[in-house]
Amino acid sequence: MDAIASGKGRKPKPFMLSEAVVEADAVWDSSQGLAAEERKAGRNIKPKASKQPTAGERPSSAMPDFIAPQLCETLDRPPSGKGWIHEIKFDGYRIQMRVENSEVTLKTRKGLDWTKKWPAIASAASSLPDCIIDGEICALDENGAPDFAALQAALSEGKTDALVYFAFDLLFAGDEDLRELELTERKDKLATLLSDAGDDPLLRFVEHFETGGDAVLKSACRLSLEGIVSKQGKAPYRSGRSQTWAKSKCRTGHEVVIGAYAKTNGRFRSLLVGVNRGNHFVYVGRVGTGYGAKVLETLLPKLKKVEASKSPFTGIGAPEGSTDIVWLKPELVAEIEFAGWTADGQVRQAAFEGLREEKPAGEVEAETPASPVENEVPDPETAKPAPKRLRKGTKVDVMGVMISNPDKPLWPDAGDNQPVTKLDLAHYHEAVGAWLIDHIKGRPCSIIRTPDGIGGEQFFQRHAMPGTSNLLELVTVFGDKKPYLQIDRVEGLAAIAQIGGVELHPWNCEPNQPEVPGRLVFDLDPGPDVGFSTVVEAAREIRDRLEDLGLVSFCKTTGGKGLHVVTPLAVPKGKKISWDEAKGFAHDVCEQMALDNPERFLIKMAKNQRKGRIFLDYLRNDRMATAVAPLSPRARPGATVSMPLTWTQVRADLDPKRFTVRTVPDLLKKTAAWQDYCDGQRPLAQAIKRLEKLTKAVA
DNA sequence: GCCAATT
DNA sequence: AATTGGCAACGCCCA
DNA sequence: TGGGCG
Ligand SMILES: [Mn+2]
Ligand SMILES: [Mn+2]
Repeated sequence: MDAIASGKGRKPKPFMLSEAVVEADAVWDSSQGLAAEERKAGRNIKPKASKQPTAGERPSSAMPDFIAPQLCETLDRPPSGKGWIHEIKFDGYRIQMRVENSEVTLKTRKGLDWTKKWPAIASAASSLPDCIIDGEICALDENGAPDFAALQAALSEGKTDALVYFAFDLLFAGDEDLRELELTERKDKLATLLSDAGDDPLLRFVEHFETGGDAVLKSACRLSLEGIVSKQGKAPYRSGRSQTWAKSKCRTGHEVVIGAYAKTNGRFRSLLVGVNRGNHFVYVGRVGTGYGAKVLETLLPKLKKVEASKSPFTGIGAPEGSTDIVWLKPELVAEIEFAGWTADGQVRQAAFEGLREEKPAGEVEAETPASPVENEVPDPETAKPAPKRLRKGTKVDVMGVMISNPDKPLWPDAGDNQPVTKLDLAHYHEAVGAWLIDHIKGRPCSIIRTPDGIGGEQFFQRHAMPGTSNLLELVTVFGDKKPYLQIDRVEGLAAIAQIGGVELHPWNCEPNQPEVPGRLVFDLDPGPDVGFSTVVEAAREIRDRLEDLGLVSFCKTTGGKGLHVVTPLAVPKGKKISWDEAKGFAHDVCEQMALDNPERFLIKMAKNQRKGRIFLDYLRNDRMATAVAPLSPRARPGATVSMPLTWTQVRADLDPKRFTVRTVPDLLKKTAAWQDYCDGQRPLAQAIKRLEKLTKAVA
C-alpha cells in the first residue's frame, strides 16, 4: 500500500454504488502494488483489454500512476526566437488525465485525485484509448475566455457540465512513453487521438500558433485572456520547472502595501494588503500563497520591525482586528500577482511575488487592472481558434469585473425591440468609458440604480456603502461624514454596471476640488406642449448669450426631451470663484433670457406655469447639485443616452431618441462633438464682469 | 445588488 | 445552503 | 416651513 502510505491515494467517498467503490479500490491496487510485482515478474503486458478488470485478474500497464507535470518559467515578454510555439494560457486547474481500460483518473498538479469533482469530464474521457494527457480544466465565459470565478462557482454549485478539459500534451499512448518525442509530434498524436475518439466537446485540443510571440500575446490580451504559454516545439516533456516552457501574462505583478498579517496558532498565514486611494489606505484583500520557507525567513523579521498597535486601513471594508491579526505600519511594499477582482473589488487568488524594498509605500496608488492591450495588431490567425461562446447566464467578466446575471434585462427595449441587459450596459461602459471618464473623474458622482430593471425599484445613491467595489473611489467632502462615490477609472464603470448603476450624476466641480466650480450646466426643461425645435432654438440662444460673455459652450441631449448647454470653466491660480457666484451668474443669464422672452421661458420650477414654456434650470450649478453626465444612459424607456452633440447637429430635425445604449458606441467613434472641450475652458470672473457691464448698459 | 440575520 | 428583510439622497426654492 | 423638484 505504498500509495496510501505516501499519502497519495485515498479511496473516493462512496458517492456511487458499492460496485464502483470496489472498482476504485482495484484501480489503486493495480497501479502501485500488483502492477509493479507483475512487471518485475516479466509478465507480458496487455495493451488494451476489452473486458473489465476484476480484483482477481488485472491488466498491467507501463503507464505510471502519475507524472509530475512540466511547469513554466515566467517571462515579461514571450520568447521571439525560432522554434517556439504559443498556446493560450488557461486560468483553471492543471489536470493530468489518465485513462486505462476506460477507467479515468483526473489528478491535480500535485497528484491529488480529483476525479470525482468532474464526473462529466471523466465520463467523456472514458471512451478514449489508454493514455496520459496533460491539460487544464476550465470554465469559459461567453467570449470563450477562461473564467476562474465561473469555474469556482460551478464547483461549489456542483454544476460541472459546463466545464471543459483543454488538452495540450500527450505523455503516454497505451504503453508507449512519448515524453522523449518532440512536442509538435506529441501534439499531432494528441490531436489524432482526440479526433479518432469522436471529438467530444468536453475534451478539446489546444491549438497553437507559430507566428511571433509578441503578436500572439497581444491578441490574447485583446481577447481578455490571461496570457500565453510559449513552448519549444522540438523539446521533450520534462517534469518540473523548465526553460522550454515559458508563460507571459497580459498583466504582470501589482504593487501593494502590507498593512497587516494573519497567523493561526502563531504560524504565519497571509498578508493583508492595501493601496492608497485618495485620503484612504484601502484594504484590497489577502495574499495567501507564494511564501516559500526561504521567503518567509527574510520576510518575517521585516514584518516584526514595523508592527503597530492600530490598523492602518481606513475607509469602508477595512478588515476587523482579532487576536490572529497583527497590524503593521504601512511601509512595506509587496509585489503580488492575482487573477482578477471579486465583486467588491478585492484581489482574487493573490500570490506573493516579493518585496519591493526600494519603493516608498506612499507611492503605491490604486492601479488599473486588466486594461487589455489596445494596440491594433490585426491577427486573424490568432483570433480564429478561440473557443466559441459556450456558457450563458452565469457570470462573465468585463474589464476584470465579474458581472452577475449578465442576461438580466435592465431596459425592456432599446428602441429595436431588444432588451438591454446588464452585460450590454457593462459593454457600453467599456465602449464609451475612455470618452466619458474625463467628465466624471475627480468629482463625487451619484448614481441611479435599477438592479431589477427600469420598471423595478429605482433609487439614488450618493454614498459608498459596505460592499462598494474597490474600483470606485471614496471621497470625503466638507459637511458630510459619509464618503461619496467617485469614479476615476474605466473599470469602475464596470463595477457600476454590476450593481445596476444606470445613470451617472457627477458634481460640476473642478476635478479633485469639490468646492471649485469646474463647469456650468444650463438645463433646458421643456414643459408640456413644447416642440423640440423650440428647445433647439433655446439652446442656440444660450450659446450665443454665453459667447457674448466670452464663454464657450457645448450641447448634449439629456436622454429625455431637453438639452444641456455646458460651459467648461478655467480655474485661475489666484482667487477662485465660489459656487454662490457661479450659481448667481447662471441665474442672471437665465433670468435675463426669461425677461427678454417671457412667453417662451421661465426660471421657476413651479409645474403649473410650465405648460408651453421652457424652464431654464440654472440650479444644476451648485456645490452638491448634479446633472446627468455626458454619455450617461437614462433610466427611461428606450435606453436613451445623454449624447454630446456638435452645434451643427443642434437643429430642428434632431431626434434625441436615436441616441441609445445600443447606437451610441458607434456614433461616438465618428463624431467630433466636444473634441475641443478642454480648449473651451474660460475664466468665469471675466464673464461675470461683462454681464454686469451689459445689464448696466441696457438699464 | 449586497449584507447580515435567520431557519 | 437557502431565505428573508433592510438598505441604497438631499439641498434649494417658493407657495 | 413643507412639498416639489431634479
Ligand atoms: Mn433637464
Ligand atoms: Mn432640470
